[in-house]
Amino acid sequence: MTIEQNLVKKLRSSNLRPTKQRIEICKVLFDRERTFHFTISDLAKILNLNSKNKISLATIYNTVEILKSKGHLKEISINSDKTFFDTNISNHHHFFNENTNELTDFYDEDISRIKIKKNIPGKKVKSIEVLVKIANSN
Amino acid sequence: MTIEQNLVKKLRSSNLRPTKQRIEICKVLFDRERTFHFTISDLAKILNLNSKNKISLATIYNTVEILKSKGHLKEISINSDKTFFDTNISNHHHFFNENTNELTDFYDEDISRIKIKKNIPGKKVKSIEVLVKIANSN
DNA sequence: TATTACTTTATAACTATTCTAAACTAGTGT
DNA sequence: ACACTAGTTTAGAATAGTTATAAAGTAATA
Ligand SMILES: [Mn+2]
Ligand SMILES: [Mn+2]
Ligand SMILES: [Zn+2]
Ligand SMILES: [Zn+2]
Repeated sequence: MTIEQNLVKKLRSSNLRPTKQRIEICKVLFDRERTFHFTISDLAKILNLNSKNKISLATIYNTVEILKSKGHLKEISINSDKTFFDTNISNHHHFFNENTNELTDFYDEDISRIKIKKNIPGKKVKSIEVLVKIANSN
Repeated sequence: MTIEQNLVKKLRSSNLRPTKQRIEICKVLFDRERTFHFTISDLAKILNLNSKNKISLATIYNTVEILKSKGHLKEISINSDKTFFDTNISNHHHFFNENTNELTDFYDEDISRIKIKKNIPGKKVKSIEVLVKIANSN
């Protein structure tokens, strides 16, 4: 099955019509080896380079929002200026490079087991995520 | 020493003139038992209730920003809509209540020791913070 | 092909935040 | 007390990210 067929399947399975704009966007998001962390402006920049016929900013916002709502993207808040999105929708941890503003994933196997000792009666834990801020050593 | 004298000292030690606006704001921020987590609109609301002579929104933004730059406040990103600030400037962890949007602190003693096993050559770790999202059990 | 629901788009609206520049005030020296 | 200066406050304008609107276009379905 081609990449494109896969993306069409992904869209259809979420009741989204596989329009050419959505396929373009999904190629950028999901046709890659590693997790992709991006802001809307990152994504718009990439799309406007690669694609011949430009996709409107409104569509980019719409599509990212709908992909998030269907569970294909996750929103990450690191920084108050711009929202990050993540193609890795699992519960996981991040390095944030303060020099480059880049996010990198790491997983439970890369960190000691986390156990919260504090009691929170009447509440349930939805997620536990670690943010490690890093910077160049030099 | 009165609360007010303390705040004046705090401001002066950061080369900030203890104006009546700043003292009003600092009372709200620092004259309390526990850590205060707030957004600018939270703070503005509180100030406009308590204070007879209103403080302009520009001054509230200015003051929070300058207190942050002097190391008396810390900025926290949880949510892309609004920036949170924290009177607890130490490296620490948070519960975020998804029902109420409230932040609560917890500390190293409330969590198992965190050890990052992943190598990040050429980088130094600036902070390691855990965010636990919680919600009502019901 | 006709019908309908969904999608894209340009653009307006909205909201949090920052900037501007004029009026005001606190500190300092006389 | 008065004058001077640097720092502060303020209203309002500007900016930037994001969301809403509504008209034109397109995909699915019969
Ligand atoms: Mn900020
Ligand atoms: Mn959002
Ligand atoms: Zn990630
Ligand atoms: Zn805190």
